[in-house]
Formats: sequence, C-alpha cells, structure tokens
Amino acid sequence: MVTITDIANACGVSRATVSKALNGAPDVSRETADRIRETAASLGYLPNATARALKMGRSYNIGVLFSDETGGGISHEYFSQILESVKAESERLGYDITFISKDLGRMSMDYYEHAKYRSCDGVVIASADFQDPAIVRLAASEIPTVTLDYSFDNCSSILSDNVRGMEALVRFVHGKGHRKIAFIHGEITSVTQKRLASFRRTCAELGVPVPAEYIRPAIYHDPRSSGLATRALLALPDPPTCIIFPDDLSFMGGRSELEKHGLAIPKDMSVAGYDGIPLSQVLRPRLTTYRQGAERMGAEAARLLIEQIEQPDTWLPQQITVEGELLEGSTVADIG
Amino acid sequence: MVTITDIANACGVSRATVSKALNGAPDVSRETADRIRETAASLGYLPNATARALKMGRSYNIGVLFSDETGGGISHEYFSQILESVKAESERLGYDITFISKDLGRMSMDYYEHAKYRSCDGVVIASADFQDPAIVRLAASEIPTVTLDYSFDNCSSILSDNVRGMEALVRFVHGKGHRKIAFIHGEITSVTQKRLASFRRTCAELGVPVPAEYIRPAIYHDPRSSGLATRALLALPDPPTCIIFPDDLSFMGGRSELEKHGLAIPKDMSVAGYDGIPLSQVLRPRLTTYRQGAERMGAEAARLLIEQIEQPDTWLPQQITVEGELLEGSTVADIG
DNA sequence: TCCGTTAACTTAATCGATTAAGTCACATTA
DNA sequence: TAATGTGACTTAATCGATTAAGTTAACGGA
Repeated sequence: MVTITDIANACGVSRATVSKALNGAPDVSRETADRIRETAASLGYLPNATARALKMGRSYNIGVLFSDETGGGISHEYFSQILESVKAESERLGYDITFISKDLGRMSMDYYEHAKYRSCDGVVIASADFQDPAIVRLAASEIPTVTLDYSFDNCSSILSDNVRGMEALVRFVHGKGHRKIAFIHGEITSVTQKRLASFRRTCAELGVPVPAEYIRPAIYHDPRSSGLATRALLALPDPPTCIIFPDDLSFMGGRSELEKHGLAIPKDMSVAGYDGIPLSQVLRPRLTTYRQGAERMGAEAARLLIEQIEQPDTWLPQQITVEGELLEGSTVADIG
Repeated sequence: MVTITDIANACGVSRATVSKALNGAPDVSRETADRIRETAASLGYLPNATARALKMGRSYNIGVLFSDETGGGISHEYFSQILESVKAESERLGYDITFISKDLGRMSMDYYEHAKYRSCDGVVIASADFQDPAIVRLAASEIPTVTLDYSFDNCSSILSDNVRGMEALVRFVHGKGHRKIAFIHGEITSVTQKRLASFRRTCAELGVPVPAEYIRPAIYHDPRSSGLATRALLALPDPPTCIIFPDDLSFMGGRSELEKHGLAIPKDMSVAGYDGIPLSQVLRPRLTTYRQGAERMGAEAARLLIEQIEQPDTWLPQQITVEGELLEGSTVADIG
C-alpha cells in the first residue's frame, strides 16, 4: 500500500508537507505541491479513509437504517427506490453509505451503538418502528439523523404528503360517483393518523358518510391482513363500492379475496392503493393510487442530513414535505 | 467518547491490558478481566471500528457493487432481493456492507480504488458490465471478490442455473404442445450464451426447429427493446405461438405490444418470462417463468466471500450454481 | 545593521486500538 | 543455591493521516 510516507520519501519532504500539498493547504510552494501530486499519481497513491476518519473524526460515511421487521424491507419497491436515491445523492455529495442494523455477528448492539461503532457521520432512518426504544435512542442521540415518513422532535424529516395524497384519492373516487368508500389502514402511526384524518375530513367536506365499519385496520405491506379486512368489508350488510388499501402491495391481498368472491375490478368493486410503486402500474387494470415521490424523498433526506453534518452551527431541524401525484389507473368505476 | 484509555484509568491498568481483556487474551487474570469488562460496560464503552481497522488491516466491512448503468439497479426486484440477502448473511457473519461506486463527490476513482479507499475486506459484484475494464481490474486485484451471474478466472462466483432454467421452460412450453417457440434474449453475456445454447439444445432434443428469425436480440430489463422485438416477431409471415422473454420486466414491454395488437394472453399468444420476481406472480394471468433463487444466491455470495477473507490460505475459487424453480403460471396455452 | 515578516517547510503530538517485546515477582526444579 | 519457568502485567511501536506549533532562510523597511 502506498502511503504519504512513501511519497514523502520519494520527494524528499516530510509527511506533513505531503498531506498539506494533497489537501491544497496554502503553505506549500507551487513547485513542491506539483511535484508531490505528480509523485502521488505515479505511485498510485490512494488516501486511506480509515486513517483519515480516525484523525479527523469524520468518516464521510452515512448510515442507512432499514428495519426489516416492519415489513419495510429493502426489497419493497418503495423502499428500494428510496435507498437508490439516498445512495445516488450521498455519492454525489461525497459520502458512502453503510447499512445500520441491530446486532453484528456475535456482537450485540443497538442502532445507536452500531452507528457509533462505524463512526457514521449521520444516519437516514428509512423504515423502522418509530416506537422502538432503540430507534428513539438513535434519533435523540448526538448523531445527526433524518427520518422518513415520521417526525421526531429534534430531527429533520422528509414526509410524503399524506394529507393531500389521501384527499386527492378520496376526491377522485368521489368524483366517479362513489358514496360508499371504505378505507383499510395500516398500523396506527403518525402517517396512518394523517391519512385517516384526511380521509375523514375529506369525506366530511364532500358530505360522504363514513360508517365506523368502513374503516378497517390491517398491516402495511402485508397482503394477508388486507385480504382479511377485505373479506370483512364484503360481508357487511351494506358493503362499500370502493375500497382504499393501505398500500399497493396490500391491495394484492384484497385482489385475491375479490377473485375468490368472483368480483371483477372495477365492475363489481372499485379499488385504490397507495404508494404508486412500479408494480401497481403493470397490473391490468392499472391501479388507481397515489404515487409518493420516493426518489425525491431519498435525495432530500441525503441532502438534509449532509447539510446538518457540514453546518452543525447553523442547523435547525427541518420538515420537508414531498408532494406526490395521483395515478388514475382504471380500478375505479364511474358509477356517477 | 469512551475509549480503552478511560477504562484503563478507571481500572488502574494499562491500555494494553484492557485491550487484551476485552479480546479474551490468555495473559490477563480472571479477576482483572472481569473488573475491566464490568467497567467497560458501566462506562458504556464501544470499540471504535475505525481505529481497529487501521491497526489490524481488517475492516469487517464488505463492499457491494451495483452498477446502475446496466439496468440492474438496486430497485429491480431481482437485485434488491440479492442485496437483502447479502446484507442479512453478512451481518450474521459480523460484517457490515458499504456500496462501492465509481466516483465519490469530487474524487474520481474507479471501483478498485473505491474499495481500497474504504478498506473493504472484500467485494460482492452483484450487477455490472463485466466487460468494463474497471470491473475487470477489481476482479483481478488482490481484493477478494465474488461475482454473481458471471465467472472470472480467479474469483468465486454464484451462478443461477441458466442451462437448466431455460431447459425447464422450453420443455414446459413444448409439453403444452408448442412447436413454434421464439426467444428474445438480452445482451450477449455469458449468461445469455448459456440460455441461448440451452434453448437451442433443448429444442434440438425435442425435435423443434428454431428458425433464425425466432431468435431476437433485446436488452435486459428494458421493456421497450423487448416490445420492439415482439413487434418484429408478430410481423413474421409465420409468427411463433409462444415467446420467451429475456426477463420478467422485459415481458411488460412485450405485453404492451400484444395489447396494441389486440392479442390476448395466452389465448392468442403464449409467453414466458425469466427471473420469477414477485411482480410476475401478481400479474393476471400469472406469468410462467423460471424463478432464480435470489435469496440463496445472495447468501451464498456473502458466505463464500467471507470464507475467502477469513481463510485466505486454503482458499480456492469456487463456482456455486443455485438452482431455481419453474413457476407454471397461466400464460402458456395448452394447444396440444 | 538590526528587527520584524513571511514563505515554506519540519517536528511531534494525536486519533483509538493492537501486539511484540520487555519487566518483575514468585514458584519450581535440579 | 542457582537456574529456569511462568503468570500477569507494562512499555512502546505501530497503523496512515492531520495539524498546531516550531524552525529557518530570505527579504524589506527604517
């Protein structure tokens, strides 16, 4: 391995001078700096990020946290899009990314410890159970943290516009003539609360009644639970004409249930999803859903985090809301 | 930050003793070791991976390489499944993972340099243009490397069973009575060559003729190019009765084309994909395809890489073939 | 001529951990 | 008794880079 010492020897200067020359410090003469840079290049010198991190207390490495237990694993399209954009933006800004997990081999540590252990300059919490004490600890720690789809008090966060998203969906469905609209929601989180509130408020504004039995709990990204909720809705004496699912993937469970009952979409039942993942748009009929701006969310998360890392003095927590867009699809029948 | 020095002071021993005690070295008395461990725990000591890596020349960090240009980005389900399983298995074995890319902020470096810069103990090349000199350089370097879906001379590799996969598909299609089978293939890579050869051989074994115009080139994961190839096949004087696509995602392009021509699947045209990604199984009709064992491939890749890292002396390059399974779906009509 | 500046370096400490080599008290053995 | 061994430490070098503080020679101004 070629180190600054090798360059120093080759150039007949001290290591300090080499370091300064390579970092463009002002107190190195032009000629010396040029000579050092040339030598470095010809020897194939590469800085050692580890040594640099140790000395500087900055690793130029940010952690990304996906906790799989929540069903928000990397392989769900919404999250993999977020991951991809966090990665791209971080790299653009000169940071690498490392996954943060609980436990590492035989060592058992929590998220905070893992991030510290790897000297991450900051962490993006992309998908997690925000009630988990380990997550709370990380968010409350001195490590800069940005959360997605959730807000902690002293962290920046990127939120998709759940209020407007749900409103757009309900208005669209209402515009198609539906007056009996059911909503299957995910676990109660701040996101869910916003969607629920927006659902209720929009329905109220439109004068659409919302019987309690039209609101059904399920689990995000868990088609089975949404299937069960769908079954329950179908069994009602006065079933809805349209069902809004917690997310696109969950709709798959609902679809199976509808198939079992021999109900066609949208002729016998209208449906809508949430997320707007690519999968939803290759279905036939194309799913009506609200596309969250996953790419922008990831990029904004990285940007905000790195801003906080690099300007700790002027930093203040920020919430950024990323708007999405309604994907009309063809799963909502016009029954006007 | 609590360091071994703090523990050493608190316990009245030298830093060396602390280090040895925490690493279970034999020349520390039981009582001292216990006292040190207790103190470490009560002070909330965490080892510093950076310092350790610098001294030991081992980072317990492996690089993962996805080059997005090849269309094999993280957000494709096949690759995100691989990523997820590489991550899980690596963590189980005590390694973190970091993405390796070309360029990092203002620094321009190739893959090899990036991996060295971050002191990766090894690299999993998950999706890449294996002709790219930068990839070749990395694979040929002293850094332990495992490739997926491609074999370099001196690297271990994990291969999905392309020969058997294609054979299974062709035999299945043939079993349904088809004698005019077209194959749209991806860019010519070693994977493509195997599938092509297997396609031809199996057809030969079954006595099915393969006119040159039934073999069409396209690009992996690029629905548009497969759409064009599909159009060309439909325009033939004697079109096929079944089309095998380069991959499931590419089939989407073919499907659009069939829709435009008003052809129903499988009534008017039978089709099959390749990969068996979750998306393919939520389509209606369910896609007939060959599921590659992405989870096992990722786990095996991590296992093999870490084996090589930890036992460099006894290591020999290995190729592991992971079998997949035929997903029958309902996109191949029985025309027997 | 003498002093203060400044440019262009070098010296040496430091980040946190590991580890070969050294020390020392005490026990064992011929 | 002298030599040898051993258990339980400590000392100090080291990994590769950064950086505050120190050095030195050349130069300008009064």
